[in-house]
Amino acid sequence: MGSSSPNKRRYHHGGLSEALVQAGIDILTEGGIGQFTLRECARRVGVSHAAPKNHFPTVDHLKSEIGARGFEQMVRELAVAADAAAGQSADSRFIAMGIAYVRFATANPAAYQMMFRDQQGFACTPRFLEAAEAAWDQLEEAVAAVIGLDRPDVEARAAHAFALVHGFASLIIDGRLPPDLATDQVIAQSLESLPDALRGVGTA
Amino acid sequence: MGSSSPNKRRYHHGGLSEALVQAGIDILTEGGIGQFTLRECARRVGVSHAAPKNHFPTVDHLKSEIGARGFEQMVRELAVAADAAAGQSADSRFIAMGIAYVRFATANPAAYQMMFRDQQGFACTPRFLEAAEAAWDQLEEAVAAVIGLDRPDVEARAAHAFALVHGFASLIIDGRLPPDLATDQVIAQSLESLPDALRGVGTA
DNA sequence: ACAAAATATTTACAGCGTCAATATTTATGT
DNA sequence: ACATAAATATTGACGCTGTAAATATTTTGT
Repeated sequence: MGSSSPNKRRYHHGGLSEALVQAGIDILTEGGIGQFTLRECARRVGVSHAAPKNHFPTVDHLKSEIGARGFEQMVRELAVAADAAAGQSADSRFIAMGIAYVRFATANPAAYQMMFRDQQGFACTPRFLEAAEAAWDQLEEAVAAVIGLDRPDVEARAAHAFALVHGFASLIIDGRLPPDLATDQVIAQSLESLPDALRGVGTA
Repeated sequence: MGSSSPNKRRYHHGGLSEALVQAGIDILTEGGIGQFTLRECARRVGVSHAAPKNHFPTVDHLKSEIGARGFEQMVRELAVAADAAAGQSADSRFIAMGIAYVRFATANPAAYQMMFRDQQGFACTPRFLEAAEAAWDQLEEAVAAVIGLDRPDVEARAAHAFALVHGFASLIIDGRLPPDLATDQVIAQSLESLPDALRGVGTA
């Protein structure tokens, strides 16, 4: 023992990669995506600007890792929202998750962007892929609970629900909805019709 | 007459700003957003790297102008799609527009990104604001045609529809839907339930 | 204790957006 | 027509970025 970082006390810094991820999240939280820089992350941690190379071959790998944490936290928050609505109907629980989804995205816009854009170079970390898939699984389960467990088109219906909440999240983050719009209300109202739509009421 | 550019034949280049916009669009079409650079635009047009400054104080202003062209073309394409479905029901026309929307976005992903992201510095050109508002008006009209012209909540319903198609567009552009998913079919199916949802069937 | 592996630093490079100073062309007023 | 002002383009520089190579330092394994 005796390093700067508490848990993993090995090598020079003792957990630089984790420290870089945390510094990146801090930068994103404080200054948004425009402030995010590999060199700034290194500066915050107190290492040279080339030190990150040993842990992340490219800045996109660091971004990917930050996106992974975003997915992990989002899954946690959605689970909490679902639990909080445990007593209610499946539809209500589903709607509560949708609201929590948009709430998470708008509360952590920079992290959300790391989860969905900005890495079309696709330097996806294994952890990112796992976390993203876990989020997708959570979505599919939620959809299945609403449309019935034996439906063959869960994937397609999940994509439908995904598009709606992701659309709201993206539009709000980018400020592309009318400023006078009561966003929360609009989202809640839009989500209300979603379970029926997913079930295909009136479509056979 | 006697300049390099055909129409506006004045000053040194004779329409540099328009040429820069076109060069930018070309770069985006060919190489995507990662290749887009103010200096590369200048290079293509054959002017020095600082020449654009006289027309666009900042690279974001050029991006904004490119986004404006994106909105303008999109409005045109949606109008064409609506006309092509002129004989059908209002719902069918609306769905056709939604499909055309996603089609435009996925066919011009880089332009679409210039329309919706990447300028949170908000160096919005007047032309951008006008074009974006025209697109919004088109959306509201389409929604009004489906839910009824005298509804007070057109804006909220338009946001609902907007979120759905924008969500699909964004997810496809960023490659965030399962690769095996029959996207076109999923979108068509999701859009089918949208008119009823907008009308608030079963919600009073 | 020693060799090997892992980790950090230093230095360098090319590219970027932006700015200031300068040059050149076009437009304008008389 | 000509001088002058305005508009437009060039050159060179600055600080920033991500990345790479060479070097130094620390930790690990035996």
